[in-house]
Amino acid sequence: MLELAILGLLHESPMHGYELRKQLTTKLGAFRAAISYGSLYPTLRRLQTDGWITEGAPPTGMPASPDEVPLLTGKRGRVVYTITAEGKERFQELLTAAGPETYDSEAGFGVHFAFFARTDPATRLRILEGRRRRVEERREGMRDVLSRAAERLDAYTLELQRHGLDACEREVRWLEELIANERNGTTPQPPSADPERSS
Amino acid sequence: MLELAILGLLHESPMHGYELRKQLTTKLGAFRAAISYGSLYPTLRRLQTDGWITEGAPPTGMPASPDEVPLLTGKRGRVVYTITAEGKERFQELLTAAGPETYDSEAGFGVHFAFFARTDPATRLRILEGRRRRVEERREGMRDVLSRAAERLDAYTLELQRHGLDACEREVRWLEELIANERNGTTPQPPSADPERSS
DNA sequence: GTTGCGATGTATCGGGCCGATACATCGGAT
DNA sequence: ATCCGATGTATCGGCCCGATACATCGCAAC
Repeated sequence: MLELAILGLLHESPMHGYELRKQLTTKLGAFRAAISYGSLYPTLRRLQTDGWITEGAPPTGMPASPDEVPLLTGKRGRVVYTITAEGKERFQELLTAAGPETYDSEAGFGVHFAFFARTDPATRLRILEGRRRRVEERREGMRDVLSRAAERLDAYTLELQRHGLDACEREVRWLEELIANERNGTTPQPPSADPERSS
Repeated sequence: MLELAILGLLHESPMHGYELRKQLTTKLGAFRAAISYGSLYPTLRRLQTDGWITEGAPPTGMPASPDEVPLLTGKRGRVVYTITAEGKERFQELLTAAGPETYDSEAGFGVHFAFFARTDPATRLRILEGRRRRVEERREGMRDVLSRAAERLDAYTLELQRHGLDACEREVRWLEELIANERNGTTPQPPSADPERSS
């Protein structure tokens, strides 16, 4: 999960940990809150021993003059991570793997979705449909609770179920739209074809 | 988190692990997916060593005849957990504690909210407002991403942000309503003055 | 110039929770 | 009697988090 996200970001450009965390937080902020260093650094280490990434800038110049380091990416103490060729392969592999863990957790789905632009259409469709199925299951569960046990529960629990149900219905509709677009060959294209777009 | 949820459920009636899990899943299903046994049983053990719960039925009869056990709650092999007096105190303590971890995670908030009926009004308000602040922060972050970097991101990432933003705005509105109700002294009252109770 | 200090940045540690897995028991079908 | 799936308890390895500890840098006060 974190592995996929990190490889995806380093695929775009080399980065040090702090910057990585910042980008992760904004790019994936829609589904998960923030990435902790307590998971980031160990994962970076693991990726390194697995050979998917390396410390240090890529072979793009980099004269290695210890006191003439670039201002933004190589200061003393900073560790810049760069993806390797194997890492890029691994990234593609993870992108298309997309097992059940992809649909189950918000975070897993969010990460995969964030890299949809680099995922092949068949996999995109598979993930969207898998996700839809899970959310539909959750939705049905809540509907049952609301219809069958409405009188046993206190008003707060009831309201919680109602809110959750609403969120699920909304997500299903969102997914339906995305799936329809995928089937049309229309990529995502949300900004246009939208009735209201005042400013 | 799990501790609070378990104590809350056992506060209503003694249960064995399987049943506990089922109830947890339905009651908290709105915010978190399901509880794993891999976290349930260790937590039960911990609660036991801490003295908040005990194995075995409460002192309600229970003649301890080994082959005349009740049908639904004491079969051989089953372990029924019962909350202790100290456990009830602990439950109240956790209910009112409600630190930042309550607002930050979906799960944490969901659990606390699920027991709002047994939470005092001041704490309810504090939790709702804390949660609102967090969601607003997330919302602002996504707004920034959408307005400032709209052209740098691919359509999928953009769509993800848009969906996340929408969800945040919705949750804030929901929280506003709940807060207003709390301030009015109106409890939750979502079913809109439901005076009838037909079956 | 050196001393103090907040911001930047790297790293670890303990613990909670999860998914997978392994058993033990029960009830019913053959 | 015996097999087998449903019920139910329990553990293990691993991911991820929050808290915490350090180093270093820029800068301001003296």
